[in-house]
Amino acid sequence: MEDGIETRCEQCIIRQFNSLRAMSKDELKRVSDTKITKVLKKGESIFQEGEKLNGVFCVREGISKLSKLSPNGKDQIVKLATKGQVLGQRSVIAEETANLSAVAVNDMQVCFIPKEGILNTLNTNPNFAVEVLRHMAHDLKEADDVIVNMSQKTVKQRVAEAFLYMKNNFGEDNDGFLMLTLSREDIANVVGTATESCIRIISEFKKKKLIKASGKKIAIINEKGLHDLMER
Amino acid sequence: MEDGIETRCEQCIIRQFNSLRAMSKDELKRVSDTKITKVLKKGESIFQEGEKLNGVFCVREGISKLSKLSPNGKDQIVKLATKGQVLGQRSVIAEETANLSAVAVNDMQVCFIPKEGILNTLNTNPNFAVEVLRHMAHDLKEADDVIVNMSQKTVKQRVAEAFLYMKNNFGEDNDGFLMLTLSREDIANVVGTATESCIRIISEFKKKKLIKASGKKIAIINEKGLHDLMER
DNA sequence: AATTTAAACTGACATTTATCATAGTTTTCA
DNA sequence: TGAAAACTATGATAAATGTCAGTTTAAATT
Repeated sequence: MEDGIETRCEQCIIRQFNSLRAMSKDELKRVSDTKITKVLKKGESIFQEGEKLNGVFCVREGISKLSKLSPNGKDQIVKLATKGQVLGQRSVIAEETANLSAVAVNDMQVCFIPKEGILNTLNTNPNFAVEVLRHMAHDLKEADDVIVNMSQKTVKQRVAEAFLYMKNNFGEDNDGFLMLTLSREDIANVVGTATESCIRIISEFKKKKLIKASGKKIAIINEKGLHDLMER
Repeated sequence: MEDGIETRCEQCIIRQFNSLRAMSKDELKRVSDTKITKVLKKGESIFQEGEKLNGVFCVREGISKLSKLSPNGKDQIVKLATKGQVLGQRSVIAEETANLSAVAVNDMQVCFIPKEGILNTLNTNPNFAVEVLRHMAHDLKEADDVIVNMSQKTVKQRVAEAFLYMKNNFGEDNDGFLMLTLSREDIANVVGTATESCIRIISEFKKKKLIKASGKKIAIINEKGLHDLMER
């Protein structure tokens, strides 16, 4: 059982850094030997912005929101991380305090990997470093795209995009409902708008049969409609 | 003379990658030996989004805007790059086409560094890779911060911030005018708003004696005022 | 099950921002 | 230099979005 966890944790690292061949067996073992598994309840925080991180966190189960508090008191969700993704590597690599807070959106399991192992491998294994670099280059592209969306698209377009994003990245269950269930407030914080505005747009989408809702769960009925709306 | 240019080009690489010790003399020489210097007039493009890049560009003189066209036809300026900064490294590292377009804001000189040299050093010299990684981690943090600003601040706050950014990153001349002179349209595209809205806010700032203008040139008169406004 | 609490929703209204039209101003260049 | 083009500016108006107040619904707790 514990062995199963170990294996899955190694998988995290492998997948995230896309470096099956980049990290040697020894290095991989050394890293995953030192990890600690942690269980979090919905709403609990993994780390807070401004905090000094002693390692990275690998998501084994559940979903985490990465957000930053704006001076006006609102929380902007910058990213959602799911199984297999690593949190905090940017801060560890730059040797800076965390720029974002990580909070559990639902019940989670994460494993902790001390920074020494990561930094060590980084400095001695160029292939590993290049794989991490490639991964970060991809994140940077995504961030640039989000900047363009935030500044050039309407709230309605961004809400439509958020639902499509949720479908593509977290999937849907057998009944067609989105696997990822967020509160209206969280959706608003992803989109960068007021909760009420977000609710109004969701109501409008329901009226137009673009989506349907059953309690908190949301299903996309007309994907093409949402897509067209997103691109205007 | 040509030697002066060579030296300065090496400086670009050193500064950008912050890797004086990370790249050996040999590696550095090999990279800068292969470079080609290019002169661009204001408005000319270095590369376009979607283009495949065969190397990176190092800014020797002038300033470049990095922007992306949104589906609604507007250009969002994501970054401004000045002397010593490198363009296109994200695309080269990720081996993807360019995500942004790079256009000269004023007359420029750039030198071109073929990707082979970069990728080679990256794969063989872990210190260099880690320095590049650190640099990209920093860029990613900045991008996340821009996302929060774009979604949570008003246009007025963002215009104020843009002027402070221009002062801090490009400096001012002896008369206190910002060294970087942008058209109203470019400022609007940095801030992510309509040109008319941007002009109106600039007029308001002038009335409130936060800034003054002489033709296209702008000077910050009341920095604290702008700063307070930015943070609300 | 009843009570309490939190979340989702709706309406009215204020504010912000975009759009369109138009005029003045600067820059370009033939 | 003088005409054309591009840029800056301003008003009027429409559209988008935020805020406040209140209601309804769902969830949690005892």
